[in-house]
Amino acid sequence: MNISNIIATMIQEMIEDEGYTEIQRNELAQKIGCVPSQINYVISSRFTPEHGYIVESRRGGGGYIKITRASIDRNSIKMHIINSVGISLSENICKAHLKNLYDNDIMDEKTVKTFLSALTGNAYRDIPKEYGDVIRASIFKQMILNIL
Amino acid sequence: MNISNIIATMIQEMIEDEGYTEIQRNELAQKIGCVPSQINYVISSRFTPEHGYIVESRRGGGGYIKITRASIDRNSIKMHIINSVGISLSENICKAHLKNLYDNDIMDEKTVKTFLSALTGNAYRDIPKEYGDVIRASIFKQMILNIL
DNA sequence: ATAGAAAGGTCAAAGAAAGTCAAAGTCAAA
DNA sequence: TTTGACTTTGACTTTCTTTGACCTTTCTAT
Repeated sequence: MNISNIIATMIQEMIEDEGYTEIQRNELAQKIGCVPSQINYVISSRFTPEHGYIVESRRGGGGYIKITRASIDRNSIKMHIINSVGISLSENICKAHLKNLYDNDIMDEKTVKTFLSALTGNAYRDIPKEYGDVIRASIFKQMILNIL
Repeated sequence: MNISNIIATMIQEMIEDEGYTEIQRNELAQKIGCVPSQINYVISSRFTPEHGYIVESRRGGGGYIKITRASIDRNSIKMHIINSVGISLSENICKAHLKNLYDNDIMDEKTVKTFLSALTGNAYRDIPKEYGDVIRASIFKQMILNIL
């Protein structure tokens, strides 16, 4: 068993109670006996949106990292979509996903409009395409997770 | 919990009643057990116009700091926000805008969550900050226009 | 008018967390 | 036995907070 797995298990246990946990990165690292940045590694490798988690944090005095499990009850469709989107997502593929969701009555018209506002348009054309598609993928997944 | 958060909470509670509060800086600092200038720090980091507050003060004998929650009319605040967002928008300023909209009953909780999903999180941290903040500004404005 | 007292204001340095990144290590599969 | 994915580590960065020395404005008593 490597340290990262141990950390991940600990965090999972902490989340169990309330569906979320707030940790002090340095404190936890010290307790476990690893460098603080390993906590980041564990979070970014195991508590991603793909895994169904939302992570928020704050630096400075009284800083913290908050990890929340997104409630799964609603459907695995979400996860399915998220997993089918890779690291990059073009505007057209994105629209295709949304059309699909709409056609299958998974997403209403207003929500589609919301998604389109955030995921298409000039915003993405003003920056290099390789960044645009990457950030679109990321935002799309985040939105699916939080809103759908 | 750090001291600044505690101070901020206290001030918020004081404002709750009448929509404003008038404090004596030194007295409050003494009561809390911090240096007076920390009150200024809290005010300038958490009670800014962006957060929806107006701050007035007076020096000298009988001096005071008055903090008022501003409730401005819906449409102009929308336009004001769009106009005040330039070509670039950091995550924190963005959150402040959303909090402001929420506090003024212009945006409901679900919509705030929608905006947050699209405008914060790792999506923006995976690309260079100069692009992230630019695209955030762009998407934010688009969403305000189309959704709000 | 004026001096001193009584506020509040500013700023920069030091401190406290968390974030990033790349180099080095591990280990199993091909 | 080489490769590639995953892990471990630590130096450096960024963000937010705390503190204190010094500044400016306003009031009040003379």
